[in-house]
Order: sequence, then C-alpha cells, then structure tokens
Amino acid sequence: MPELPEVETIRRQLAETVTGLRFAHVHATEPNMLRDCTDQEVRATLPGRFIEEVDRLGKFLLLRLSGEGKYYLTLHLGMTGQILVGSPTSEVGPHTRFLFALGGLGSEPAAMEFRDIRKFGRLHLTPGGPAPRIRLLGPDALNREWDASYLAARSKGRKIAIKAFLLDQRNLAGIGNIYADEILWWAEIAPIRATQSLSAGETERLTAEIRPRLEEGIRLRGCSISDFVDTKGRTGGFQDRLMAYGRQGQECSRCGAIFVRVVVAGRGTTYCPGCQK
DNA sequence: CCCAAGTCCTGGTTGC
DNA sequence: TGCAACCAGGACTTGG
Repeated sequence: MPELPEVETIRRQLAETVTGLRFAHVHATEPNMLRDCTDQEVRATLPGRFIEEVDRLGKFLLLRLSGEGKYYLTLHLGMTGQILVGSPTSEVGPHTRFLFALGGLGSEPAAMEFRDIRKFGRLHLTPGGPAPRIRLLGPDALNREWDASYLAARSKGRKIAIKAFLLDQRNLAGIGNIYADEILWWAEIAPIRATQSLSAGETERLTAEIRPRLEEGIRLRGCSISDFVDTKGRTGGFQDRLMAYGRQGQECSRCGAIFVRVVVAGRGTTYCPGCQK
C-alpha cells in the first residue's frame, strides 16, 4: 500500500528521527533488492556518512548523505515494504531485508530496518544524486507544479483507460491502485473511460480531487488495508474512509447503485456504474 | 486455486 | 513499408 500518502507519512517520521544520524554498521542486505550498486559498495560506502535530508518524489524516498561523492540512498517500498526505526538491538527477522545501525553526535543510537515480505522494494545507492530512474517520473502528484492543462496535454491521443493513465508514474508520481479508485469515485469518472475521451470539465474535476484525496490520506497517516505501518509500527486511518476501493457488491453512498469490480491495467478496480460516468 | 498495494520488460498492434 | 509510439499482459515474490 505504500502510495504517496503512506510514503509521505514515513518521510516525515524519518526526517524527525534519523536526520543528523550517522550510519555505523550495515547488519543485513538483500542483494536482489539492490539497484545501481552492489552489496560490497553498500557496506563500504554507508558507514560514517550522516543522513543530511530525507526527501520524497512520488513513492520514492531520497536520503541525502554527507561526505565525498554526494551520495544518495533512494528507497522504494514496492507493495509490502516497511521502514521501522527503533532501538539498536533490533534483530534480523524473517522479512528483514536491510538493517542499519545508526549513531549520532550526542544522540542515542538507533536502528533503521527495511522489512519487505514480497521483495518488490528497492534500495539504490548512487553518487552524484538520487537514482537515475527518478528522472523518469512526472511531477509529484501533491505539489502545485502541474494543473488541469498539464493533464489535458498529456491525455491527448491516449487510448488507455484513465485509471491506467493515473497509475503511470511518468504522468504524475505517487498515485497507486487505492488512491486511483478513490480519486475517480470523487471525480465521478469511470476508471474504464479512455483517457482522451475526458472533457475539459471532467479533467478539471479529476484535477480538483487528486491533491485533496492524497492530503486526506496523509492527515490520517496512511491507509492500512493490509500491510502498511509507519516507522513506529502503527497503522494509519485512511482505510476507514474508503468510498470505492474494495467495495464491490456494496451500495454506493452517493447514488445507491452497486459497486462493480473490473480489471483495468491488470489491477483490481472497483467503481460505481451509477454515478461514475 | 484465487487474490494482493509496486515497477519492469516483452511482444504485438497502431498509425504517422 | 519503416519504425517509433503505444498498449496489454506477464514476470517478479510471498502470503492469506
């Protein structure tokens, strides 16, 4: 579930708890989850470097490190990734993929653990800036660098379903399957509509729902429909506010019609055929 | 056997 | 016809 609001929830906590801490020791790595670097490079490069800043673009976390080479640690949580910050005695568990001991000048030692049941998460360690694939992302869905005319321009001639368009991180970065269903319900647009078929008014409606839905997710500290927890292991609250996602067979709270489930872009998709046109 | 929040890759189709 | 852009679907991985 880590989509933009969940990753932002984690980013805020990391910014508070690990900024200014220094990597002391690399206890565990999962080489298959590494990109742009090797296990040896991680073990050789991280110790001694401080975490100077914790940033985010879409679903990626960007940790700027101190020292020679302008190194960045770029993290993606995949489908089931978790970042936990705790005591330095944290032990390697069955789903621990990375475990780092952190120290600091005048601060308590800590441990930062990257857990991931399914190993779809990724860790990149790169000099000179964040991982190269960051450059392929569109604007962050939460910021104000984009507007309805941007979406209209990107939509031109696109035959893919509007939901597939929203899930494509090259258009906007950060929207995943849950928030896509929610945004489309609020905008009263059917997820199966061809992207290029949206009117100017519909594109405006869509634009008007994207940031508020993501902001609500952040306010409730994420959506714990399945695996998501924050860096302290706490669940979020957005799962209780879902209007469409996972509601197949139930009544639509807006029009009373029954939600249907279809597959769009290979993902389970729930929408109301009564009011999402 | 079914399903699951993520991205990446491939092979086939479309259309300039 | 040539070929890039586009698009759907599968692969990856583990668990409920």
